Amino acid sequence: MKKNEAKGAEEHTYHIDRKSYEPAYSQLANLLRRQIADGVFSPGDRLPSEAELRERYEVSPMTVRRAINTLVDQNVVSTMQGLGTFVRRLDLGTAAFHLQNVQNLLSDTASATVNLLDARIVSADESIAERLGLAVGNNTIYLKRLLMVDDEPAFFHREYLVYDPARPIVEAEMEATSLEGLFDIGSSNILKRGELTVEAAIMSEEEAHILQVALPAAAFRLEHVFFDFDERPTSWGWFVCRSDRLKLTTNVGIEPEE
Amino acid sequence: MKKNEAKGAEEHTYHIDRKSYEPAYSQLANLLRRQIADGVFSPGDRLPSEAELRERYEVSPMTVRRAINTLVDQNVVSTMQGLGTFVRRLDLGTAAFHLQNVQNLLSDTASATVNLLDARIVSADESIAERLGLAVGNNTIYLKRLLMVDDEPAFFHREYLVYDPARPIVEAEMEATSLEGLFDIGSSNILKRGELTVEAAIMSEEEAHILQVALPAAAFRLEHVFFDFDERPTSWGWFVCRSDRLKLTTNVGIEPEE
DNA sequence: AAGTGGTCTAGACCACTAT
DNA sequence: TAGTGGTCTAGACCACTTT
Repeated sequence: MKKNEAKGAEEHTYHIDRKSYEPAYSQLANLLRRQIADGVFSPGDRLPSEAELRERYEVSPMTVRRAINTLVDQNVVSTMQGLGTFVRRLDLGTAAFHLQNVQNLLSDTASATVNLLDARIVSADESIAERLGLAVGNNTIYLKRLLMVDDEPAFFHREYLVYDPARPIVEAEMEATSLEGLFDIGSSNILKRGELTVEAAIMSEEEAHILQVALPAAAFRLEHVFFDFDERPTSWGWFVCRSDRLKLTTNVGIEPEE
Repeated sequence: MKKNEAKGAEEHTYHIDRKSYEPAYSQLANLLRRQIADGVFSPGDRLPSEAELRERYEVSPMTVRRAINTLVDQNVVSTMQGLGTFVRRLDLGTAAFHLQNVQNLLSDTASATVNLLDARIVSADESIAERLGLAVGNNTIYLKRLLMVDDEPAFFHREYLVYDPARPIVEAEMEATSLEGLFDIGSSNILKRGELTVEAAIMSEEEAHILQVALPAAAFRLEHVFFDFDERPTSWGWFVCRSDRLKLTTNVGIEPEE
């Protein structure tokens, strides 16, 4: 059985190197994860107790605990007080899709540029007023941007900003014609938090035209509302992404190395 | 200025209650996050040093460190060795969408049921063979499931499983007609990890018919490949979700409480 | 009662950054 | 040199679970 071969062959390679630059807690976490990946411990199995691990690898209690906590954070094991630490089964529910991946993807292609297509004052209609907590007819700043990757349109962005002389102006927002500015939204330091939703949508005729795709076309729609430190909505907008230019990917379960 | 009012009024409410059931490190993390939310510390500001916090709140170094690490994990602050701990600015790149939210959503509606629409042996075509690491013509188990919520179709699932007498059979997979079975995929304990991708797509005619929506319709497509502990692909499949029944939501930035 | 994980202490030493 | 975060120790005490 392949599993047992691996178990026997590599049993003596699980150790902590105190001369390494990698911290002991990290080495221990990786070591345990590798043992699980190798089948030494299977889903449902109990790991050695913290006292055993402390003795076997000659580290202090806090170091063992930190290693275990790392594995808990990675959904590799779960702990039950009074019972022990157990290897988790594969579970789709632990999956998470990180926007950072998208950002890295775009940053890697050095050819990503942002064009400001439109910027003007518009009067809030009902939906804008509702999202931004304004009265209908109040002024807002409307921005429309197009992000190009490799000279091809990838996604575009619409945004409505509160326009109120009594509030600090979000000038940095209007100058956000760089990729960094689009993601590092709060460069003005007045925004506290945001609410995000992603949905699948059919592109409108205008969207398809700007992004140069044929209808009907599917798109990701990432909507955002940002709030300032007084909890007032300050920005409402959404990204529309060509589905052929964007895939969200992630892994779940036991990865060989982190 | 509203910010300063809050700052003055609540300054004396930031303290740690040693009689509380909430651990000190957690209280300290929440306390600091609340101060940031209240504007006591703004994005870019340096937090008090760990030595100061240790003295001010009368806790040990490890307790301070754990509180700080908690905030680092929550993307609230970032640390720089030799410099200090700084409040992070709002950053879209820190956002993550968790499938757990979807699972909870479906679990809450007690009326979610899974119907097995089809289950049979099919011969692997080129794309199936490639994904499952098989030769064209090898046998696979084909499953088709429909998940209903409130007596309405919400999404459906296709899956191809390796069918090989030499491998442990994934019997649990075939019996997965419960919601739990769909998400807690590895109930047979033979699956180690999975690769997931989400994309926006246009429904096929068959998909639209099964899910009872009019064409053209947008849909989330969640594709998965699962590997066993010998790193062999074992399951390839995908979920197709009605976009009006599924939205991925998340928050980013400084939340008032965790 | 024995064994488990969970919290916390009061330091030590190190690596890094600034002046 | 002084101050910062990063790691690690060697225990203590507690809460919980099983025998």
